[in-house]
Amino acid sequence: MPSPGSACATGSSSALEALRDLAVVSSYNAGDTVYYEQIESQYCYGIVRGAARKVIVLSEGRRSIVEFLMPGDLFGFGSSFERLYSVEVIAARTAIARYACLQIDELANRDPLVARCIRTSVVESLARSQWRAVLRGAKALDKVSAFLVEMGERSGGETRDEVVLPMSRYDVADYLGVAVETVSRALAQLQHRGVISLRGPRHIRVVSWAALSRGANVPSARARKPPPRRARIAL
Amino acid sequence: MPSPGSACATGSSSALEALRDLAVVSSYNAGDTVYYEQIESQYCYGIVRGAARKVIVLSEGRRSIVEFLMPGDLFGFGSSFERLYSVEVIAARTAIARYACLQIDELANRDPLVARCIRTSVVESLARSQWRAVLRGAKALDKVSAFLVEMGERSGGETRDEVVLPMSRYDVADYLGVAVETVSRALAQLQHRGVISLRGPRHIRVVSWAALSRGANVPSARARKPPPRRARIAL
DNA sequence: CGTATAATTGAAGCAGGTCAATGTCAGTGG
DNA sequence: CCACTGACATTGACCTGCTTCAATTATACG
Repeated sequence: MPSPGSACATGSSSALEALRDLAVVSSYNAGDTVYYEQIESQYCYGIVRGAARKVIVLSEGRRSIVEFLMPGDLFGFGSSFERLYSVEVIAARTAIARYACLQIDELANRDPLVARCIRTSVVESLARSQWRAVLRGAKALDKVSAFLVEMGERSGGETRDEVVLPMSRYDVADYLGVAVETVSRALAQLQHRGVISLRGPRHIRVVSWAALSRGANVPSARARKPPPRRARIAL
Repeated sequence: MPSPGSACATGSSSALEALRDLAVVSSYNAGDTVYYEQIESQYCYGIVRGAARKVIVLSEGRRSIVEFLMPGDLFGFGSSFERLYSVEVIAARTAIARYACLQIDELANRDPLVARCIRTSVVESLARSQWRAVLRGAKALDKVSAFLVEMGERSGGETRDEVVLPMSRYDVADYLGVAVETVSRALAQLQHRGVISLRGPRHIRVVSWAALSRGANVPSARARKPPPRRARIAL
């Protein structure tokens, strides 16, 4: 299947401009909640700048982070399950666009290009989610390695070797399904092995992407051709 | 957001009939491979009858099952990651429809209803995948409980209390990211607690769905309003 | 500058992985 | 018809890696 999406990045279509016109962009600070679980809503959203986490708190008190949302990601636009989760802003000065679902839907029905953009965004989200499913069975060190690789790809943009994590260790732990201490120890061990270098708690210098990917058991295809970069809607 | 998809089930649209006309349905036996990882392909697929597994084998030899595919599920139609996985048939007498991606894409561009059906299918797949992500941090017993609930919803159709698993314990283990022995022990314990009753290795009678769901930490919303049932394309 | 939160590190217990043995069943061939 | 084979399944015993608990240090923010 030919990689679509590139059409999304080039915002030259009049329809995509129409999409942009539908957006209401708001500013948030770290800790703000975009929406609470279970709340019915007619809106869907897209991250413009900053970062957020999609969160669920289970009956027993355990917290689980379903995904981190980065610039270009769409969310809140599907299925009844979707609203089981809360979305909370992580980074300061985060900008999030809000769309009316009905308008989006109507626009999608009118313009195949928009429909395709949404499809692409969801498919990518699915691909990421399924890839993480692969890591279910992995050891903690490999999970953390894989996480760093993912963050490098998503936030870094360029293949620079400095990865800045917008989220806390607790967030990472709840994302990977391990204890905070385990995350800490894994990072310490990676540093001890010379794979990474911690310049600060959330500022990581990757010495060897190869070693990271090896630990993450990243299949070669993914390691070589990293992302269908920013195939999501550019807002 | 209003639950779409019901439109998909009612195959009264001429466009959906056109979709059906694009399909080439083939028959498979257990163990057959629909496609191998890494193979480029211009086709996407839909399960008509039976069951399959989407599989990846990692460098270390560990095998991971990304998802089980049941009647109505679409697969193979997106993103370059998709083709990292193989799809293998589980059940005997499995029928799978094959579509040409380009034709599907063109049809989707022409008919918003078709586009929406695909979008819905992917969104549902995403919802399931993300829900499983929630189970990352759960204990083995809860994972198995959640698995049984999922299978009850997806294969059962009716809320009958007999769940027939089309897959082996090994498949379940690789799906949940635990050892085969752990799956076996969890099932034994559930039976010992009187929650289920094993009529045969793959034939489970559920005595108490409530107890199962409780163990699975299923949020009440999901427990009450189980599935946007069969919202996928009915072939 | 001081307090709350985040992060790291150590020590101990246990859930689940690993290894090994046994049981069950379907298919195959003598 | 029965022995043989190989895949699947269950159960027990042991051991490892992760969680948990606890204490200390670092970082961010008023």
